[in-house]
Amino acid sequence: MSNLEQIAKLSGFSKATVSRVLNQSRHVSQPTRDKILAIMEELDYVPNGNAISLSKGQTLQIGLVTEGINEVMLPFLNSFVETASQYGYQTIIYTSSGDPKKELQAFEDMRRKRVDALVISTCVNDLALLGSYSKYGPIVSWQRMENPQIASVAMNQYDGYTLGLEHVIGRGHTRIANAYGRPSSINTSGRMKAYEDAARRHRLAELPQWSRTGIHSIRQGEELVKEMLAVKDPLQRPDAVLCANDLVAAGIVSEARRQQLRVPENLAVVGFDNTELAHTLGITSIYNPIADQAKNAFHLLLGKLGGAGEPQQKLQYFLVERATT
Amino acid sequence: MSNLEQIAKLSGFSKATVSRVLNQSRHVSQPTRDKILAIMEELDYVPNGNAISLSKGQTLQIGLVTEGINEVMLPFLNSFVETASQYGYQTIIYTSSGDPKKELQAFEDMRRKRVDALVISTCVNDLALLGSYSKYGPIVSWQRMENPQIASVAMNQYDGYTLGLEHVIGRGHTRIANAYGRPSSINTSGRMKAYEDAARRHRLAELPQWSRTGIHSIRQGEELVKEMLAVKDPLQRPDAVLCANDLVAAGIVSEARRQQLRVPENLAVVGFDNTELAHTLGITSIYNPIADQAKNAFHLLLGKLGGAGEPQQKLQYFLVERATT
DNA sequence: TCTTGACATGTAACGCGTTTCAACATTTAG
DNA sequence: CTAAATGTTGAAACGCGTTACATGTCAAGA
Repeated sequence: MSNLEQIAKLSGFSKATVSRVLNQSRHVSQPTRDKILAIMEELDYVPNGNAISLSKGQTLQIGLVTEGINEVMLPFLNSFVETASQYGYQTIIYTSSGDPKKELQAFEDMRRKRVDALVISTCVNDLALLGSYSKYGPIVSWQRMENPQIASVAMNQYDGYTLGLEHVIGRGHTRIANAYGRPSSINTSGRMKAYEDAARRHRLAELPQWSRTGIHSIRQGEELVKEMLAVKDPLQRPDAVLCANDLVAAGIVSEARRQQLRVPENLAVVGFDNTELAHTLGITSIYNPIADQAKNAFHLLLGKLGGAGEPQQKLQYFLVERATT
Repeated sequence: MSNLEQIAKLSGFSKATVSRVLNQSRHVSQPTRDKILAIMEELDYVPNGNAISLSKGQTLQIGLVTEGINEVMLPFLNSFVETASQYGYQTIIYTSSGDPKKELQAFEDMRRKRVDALVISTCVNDLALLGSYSKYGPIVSWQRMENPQIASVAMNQYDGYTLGLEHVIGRGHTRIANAYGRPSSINTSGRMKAYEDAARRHRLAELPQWSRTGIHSIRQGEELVKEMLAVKDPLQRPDAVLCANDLVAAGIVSEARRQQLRVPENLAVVGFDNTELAHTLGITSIYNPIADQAKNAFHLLLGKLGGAGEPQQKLQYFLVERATT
């Protein structure tokens, strides 16, 4: 492996000049540049990325922290990786599997200068703890959070959820079940607030037993249907359900079909995120511009890293109506 | 930011000794160790990851190269990230979007010592080119490939595909369509071989027009159904289809349902990979132990990196029968 | 012709751990 | 009690670019 010093020696110039060639500095004459480039070529030289990271004090790497990658995150992940790479940044995946200690490793990696910044998708540690790491580098969260040290690109869930609620209410449904996600998240509290307000506005039946939190998987959706059917009196069952994400909706819809529960006549189902899954299964879903949020997340970080990111795009929800409502 | 030298100065010991403490070397007396640790704590010191990478000549990072992350890759990705992190390795995602130049960046990053090794999921560059990078570090491919410099953890697709073929043939289907994936891949040629052999064995009708390559998405599955239905004579249509993956199967099944084509009576559908999607939609699928392949991929790399990885697990396919056959 | 500024290039320190080799101290075996 | 073995610690070089500052050169403006 050749290194910069050898290039310098062989070319007869100093390390500084060789470095200038590498960094496209204009303060190098054309003949010098040509000669140095020729020698680099000859020796099959490439600069050592670690040395660059060490001396520049930046790694051009961004950590993406999640509990685990699922279908809903896919557009976020792909869009983030893609956008970052356009600006020369690589993405490192940190999955915690829900273990705060493993998640902490990601934070520590920023402290140790292994990543320049962090994007948090799900956070299982105390938010204050997360916030305390912001002195080591910029952090952006996909979830909305009130911690002022951590910017968020999540959208106001209140609006999106209201969209779905008004839709099913407009269809005449009155017994609405809510399958919320992570109980502690602000996303969830925004959705809860939306439901409370809508319930008040439209004088909906009270069905506290059908508001659940912590529902995010296909299986949990299936379970929910089984629970509904366990209630004998159909009037005690919900006639519509809004889901934390399309996965849950998919579970509900397919279980309902298996159990001969008619959708949407007996149970309207609204998913969230409008993933390809929702399209495939014909599930009405609230489109959440996830890929654009990922772009925003990156540009936000880039801005804090001193780069010239593009300004944030204004994003908004809309409802995609399909066969389940 | 404090550094190792400051710790050395303050503690009265040399950098070497401090380094020994960091690396758990036993050649440090307990009092010395305690004193140094105390000072580290006091100064809130953590070693700089870049400096470590530079001097050790390894980054503890592995690049995962794909065209883009999709549902089928999810178990591979999650399992790989998880396994790698157990051994202290981080995973960096490189998505090429099918652009060989972007993919090349990943290879170059290994040359530049930014990653210690590479796992290739899809490769859009010439395999010989990929092989030429193996001098810079170990490469393992998820796809089976004959290049001897690149190990593969893919399973023999011939066996898996035969499993599916025998299943539908046993159900009385004779006009079998094949929706193959990437045309140039060895996976595909293995599957093709499996079909040819099965067709010969069972004297199946010849339906060359229903063998397609390059089919991997939900939409393409939907398209395929439309094409089938465009043929007026039902006997000219296939009565069974084996799919490159569950996404394609999902597209076929949902489009067939929309078009009133009865599954499995008029069209049996077999997916591949047995993802959660197949479970949800009740699609018969061939289980491909993807998560275990990812584990094998990591252990293979770790072995080549000089670590003590676990030995490869022997893996095998089996068919999960559901409602589409 | 002299000054000023733009440009080309070099010197040396810096970013920060790791590691080899040597030196010295302390046991332990003989 | 000595020689050999074991343990503790340090000096200095190494891994590899980057960059602030200094120096030298040459052309344009005064």
